[in-house]
Amino acid sequence: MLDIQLLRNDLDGVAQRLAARGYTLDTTEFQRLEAERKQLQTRTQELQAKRNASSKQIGMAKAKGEDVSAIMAEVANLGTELKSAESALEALQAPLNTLLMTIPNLPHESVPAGKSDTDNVEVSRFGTPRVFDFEVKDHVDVGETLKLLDFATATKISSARFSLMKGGLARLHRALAQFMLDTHTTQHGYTEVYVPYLVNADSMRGTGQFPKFAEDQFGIERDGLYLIPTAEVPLTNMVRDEIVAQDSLPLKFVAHTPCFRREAGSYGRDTRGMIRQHQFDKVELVQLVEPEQSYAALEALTGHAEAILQALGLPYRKMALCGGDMGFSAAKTYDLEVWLPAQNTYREISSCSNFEAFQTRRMQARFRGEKGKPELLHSVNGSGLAVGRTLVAILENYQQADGSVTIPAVLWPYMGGVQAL
RNA sequence: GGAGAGGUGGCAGAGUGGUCGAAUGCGCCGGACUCGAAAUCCGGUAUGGCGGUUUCCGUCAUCGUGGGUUCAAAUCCCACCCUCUCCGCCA
Repeated sequence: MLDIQLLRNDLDGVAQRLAARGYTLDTTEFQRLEAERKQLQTRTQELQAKRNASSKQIGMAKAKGEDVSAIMAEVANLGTELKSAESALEALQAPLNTLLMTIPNLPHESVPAGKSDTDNVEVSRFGTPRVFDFEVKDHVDVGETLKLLDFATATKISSARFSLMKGGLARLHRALAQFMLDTHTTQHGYTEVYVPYLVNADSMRGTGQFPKFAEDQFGIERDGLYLIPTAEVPLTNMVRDEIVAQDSLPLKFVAHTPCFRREAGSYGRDTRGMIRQHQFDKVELVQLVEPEQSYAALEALTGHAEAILQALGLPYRKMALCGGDMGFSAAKTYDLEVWLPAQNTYREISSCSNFEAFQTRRMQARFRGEKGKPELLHSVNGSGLAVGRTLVAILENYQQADGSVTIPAVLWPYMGGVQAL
């Protein structure tokens, strides 16, 4: 959510910056709603003040045993007038709020211009894609040949876009998550957190999934709970409605969770394999920092995700997303894209973003600084990494001519010494 | 799932219709005393919105959440949520 003051004071400037990410702000509608709101709110509050004063008088008069019928008569009509003013204000505030909640974040000045992923800018590159002297298989063929990956059974048990892993592959999947968690907690200073996988609507609103992306979420209607699409939701909402002490900052949390997404609107995309699933595991990094620190934190956090790819020896590139390709809540995003030989291309494996105060304003997540007044925190997060896609990358990049897959050395301790599948 | 108790400021805790955004204590901030500190004393100390003559003033809202009754609700009524205790069940 943007600062409504900013919209009031510099509407055209905001509209211009939003245009950079391909969003057209209806300034006329906003101004109309705002003008009406101001008029209605002033009117309502005047009536409330009048009522409060009269009620107070009645109270004082009664205490002294005086006759109150004169004042009572005076306030008699106030009630209906006030009620209609209040309901009119409420009726107006709903669309204004919805509008406000559905306006995306302003892109940072360093964000490249552009409309789609083809306009993203490569920032850096690590590793060299391996040259194969045999025909590479994709991860589905690698895994199914080894009899360790079974989509047919997953579909029977559940439905499409679910997967089932067995034996060494299931263990490798677990090993990857363990390795990531250990690295972030021991090397990068994150606190490991175990979180609920079902969260309430307030939490979904806090991080920006609601109201705009409600149809992308799995929900349990009768309980009003929703499956998390990422651990970002529970981790960031830890500070919702909190005022944290400045000396506790920065807060750095890491969690390994399953993530659930409907993938609405992605019909036909990545239907084969584990790339796009309704359920996948992810290790998520979240930082809550002072505003001046958030861009440094974004750089650091992206580096923490890169460290995993480097340790696993997976070639990747770091992309600065252009305005048109960024997510709704982000002010700036780096995507890390891992090399997938079977697709002969780089695919997203981590997305690291600075949200500035966009999420924390919705959540009222603040800290008390030198000014004495509570100030909004900035939130930064990123995948460190998507476990399923990391597994895909290992199966494809480390496949051998005989159909086996060698395992990167850093994972051996987590594999009980097993060095190949 | 059954029975009971309860949700009030940073924390503890009073308040059962009227100058109550809310006593008191703790904590925190400032000051006095002191060579300094402790103790003591004095003062201050919620958040959000709106308006303005914008280091301040005015006003509105907020006592778990949402409705209702009333001129007036922390207080009364209804629904829901949550916490605690006991019983049952359970990984």
